[in-house]
Amino acid sequence: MNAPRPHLSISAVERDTGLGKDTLRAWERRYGFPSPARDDCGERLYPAEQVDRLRLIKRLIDQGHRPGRLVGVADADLVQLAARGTAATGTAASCVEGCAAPATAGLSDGQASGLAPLIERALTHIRAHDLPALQQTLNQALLRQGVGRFVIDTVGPLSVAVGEAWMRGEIEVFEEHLYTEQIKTLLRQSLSALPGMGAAPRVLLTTLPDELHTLGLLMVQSLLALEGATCIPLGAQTPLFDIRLAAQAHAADIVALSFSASFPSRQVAPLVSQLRGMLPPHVELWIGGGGAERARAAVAAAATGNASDGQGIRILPSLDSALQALEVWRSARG
Amino acid sequence: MNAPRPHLSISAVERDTGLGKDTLRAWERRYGFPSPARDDCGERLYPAEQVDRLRLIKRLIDQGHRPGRLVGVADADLVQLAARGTAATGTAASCVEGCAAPATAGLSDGQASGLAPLIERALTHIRAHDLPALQQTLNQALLRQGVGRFVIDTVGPLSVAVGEAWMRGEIEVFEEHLYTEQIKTLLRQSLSALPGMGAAPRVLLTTLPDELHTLGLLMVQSLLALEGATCIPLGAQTPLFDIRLAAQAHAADIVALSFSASFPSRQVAPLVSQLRGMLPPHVELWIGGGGAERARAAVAAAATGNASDGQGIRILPSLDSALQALEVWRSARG
DNA sequence: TGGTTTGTTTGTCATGGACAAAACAGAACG
DNA sequence: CGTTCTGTTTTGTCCATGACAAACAAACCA
Repeated sequence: MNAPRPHLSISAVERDTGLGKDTLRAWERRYGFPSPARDDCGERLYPAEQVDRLRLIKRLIDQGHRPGRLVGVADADLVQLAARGTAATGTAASCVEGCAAPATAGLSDGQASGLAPLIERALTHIRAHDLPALQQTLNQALLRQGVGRFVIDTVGPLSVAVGEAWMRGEIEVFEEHLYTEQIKTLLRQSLSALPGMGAAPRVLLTTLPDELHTLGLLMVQSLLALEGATCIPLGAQTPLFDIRLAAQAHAADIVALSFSASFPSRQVAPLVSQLRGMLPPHVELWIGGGGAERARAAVAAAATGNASDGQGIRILPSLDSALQALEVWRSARG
Repeated sequence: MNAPRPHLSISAVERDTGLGKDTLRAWERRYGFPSPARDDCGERLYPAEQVDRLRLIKRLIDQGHRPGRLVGVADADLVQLAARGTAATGTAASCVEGCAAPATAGLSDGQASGLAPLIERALTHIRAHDLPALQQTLNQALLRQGVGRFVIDTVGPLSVAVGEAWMRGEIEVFEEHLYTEQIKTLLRQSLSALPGMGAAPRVLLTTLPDELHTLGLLMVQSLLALEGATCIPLGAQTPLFDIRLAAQAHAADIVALSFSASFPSRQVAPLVSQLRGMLPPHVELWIGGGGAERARAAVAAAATGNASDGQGIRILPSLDSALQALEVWRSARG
């Protein structure tokens, strides 16, 4: 008994897909897709299936594909492409590390059933909407592995697996949402049990405006707090200028940002550079998340600008690397 | 030593103010404000002060003022206007209840120092960036008052007070962020300590795409969970269609949505109506938050459509009313 | 093989016109 | 005096088209 899925206006599609109005109109003009119907006033009405397709395409673009190549592809092939993982075409390979979460590197193949049994089990519970079972499974894993390993070996890969399952159409958005909420709750919970406050680097964690995903941030916070660092979480969407103010006010040693793969790619490097310029030189800038690699250009810019290498910007391609960075920081200072 | 605050592009302004590109251009055309400079390519560059003004104006509009009246007003008067609170002009009064948080009604004047001492103290700590003190104050209040009263009497009014202080320029965005994070942590923490699961209504909590504020949702969740209700939190930004799926999958009795004052007003009623139409009739729809009043039109529409009163849509103008709604629901059923 | 140059692709911005829904103001009416 | 009903203004959003710079791919040369 499927509801008849009504058509969407252009602004609704913008919300649901993350593709701007201008982009949607440009694609229509150039590629002939999407090809929305029109209402009485001549305004676009996008059929639901086209919106689904747009969502999928958006996700593929975030992985390094390009629109021109995708619009012509048949739906089936598109799904298959999505299942395969990150695009391997040309230079886009630079994005690979950024998209895959840390520990996944060990698992050669994301979609074969070679996943860790724990992750398999969690996925099953998610699909079955069995909240209690999911909670129990995760809680058990947390207790068995400890926070550190749990974050690195379980949460990371599981999040990737969920994302990939979504791409394959095996998991609905709301299931992903629910999973995310559960993990957040769990991490916050164990976080609040930590001794808290005190030691060495004071880390300010946040995302820039337009970036809503804070799960990665929370994972890093868990790891750092576990090592005794003092974390100051600002939540999502802190304007650049306020980050500078906050860093000053809280005497932060490090500002940690997270960029997801869906963050507008073009803006990453400029924004990071700008922020770098605004912060006091002794404050380090750590960049993580699926879109972190895109900040490479900013590192280069900062390097030339300061006549020194990678001056104060550090890209964290994995969760492990956050811990390494922490070690480095500590050994470099008192 | 203020940094020279660079100019912003139109998309940056859109992000920072919440005003759409089209709107920004339309205002410029019609009112002559903002009046951005242009770069070499003819693209708009907004000076920082104009962006500040835009932010303020946006907030005033969310409170019921109208752009045409505001653009001409001097900056000082604007701030004064902001400090005074909600617009009292004409019919806009209907918005009053929606913007003010529950318990504030008792406090006749938000800006006079007539605030509860507890709230005064918390505000002081926020302004001083004294995280430990803030945590301690809040924790103490939580323990003394219990979750229920803490949420209704402290968190609600305090959040309003923080918002108003921001309007008066007494509090920075990042301070508001930090405060919000702290409260969220606290609530989640006490939430995780609740027996959990089980009793009567199964409530699905989320916001629609474009609505990021989940604090209100968390407050309601705390209250409902305290009364034994089963809460299923989906976090923010669940697409309409997925809400329907989730409601089915989790056999929800109630779907609770939250709209902040900054949610695009025009969309509230249509969206709520649409969702109402998609959900099974026996599932109730509860609407809360600063922008909830705007859903009144949807209630009316649902009423005429169903030839029955307020069919299945309930607007919660305050936190208390959530508890009342719960009672009503329970006494109406088994 | 590695670096540079030359087309292409692609997102975003600008202009100017249009329109419908909402907000308002004022008249008419009970 | 308060309410309901109009006509008018305000306001956000949409449309079409054109333009351009940055990112990319591919051909090219050393």
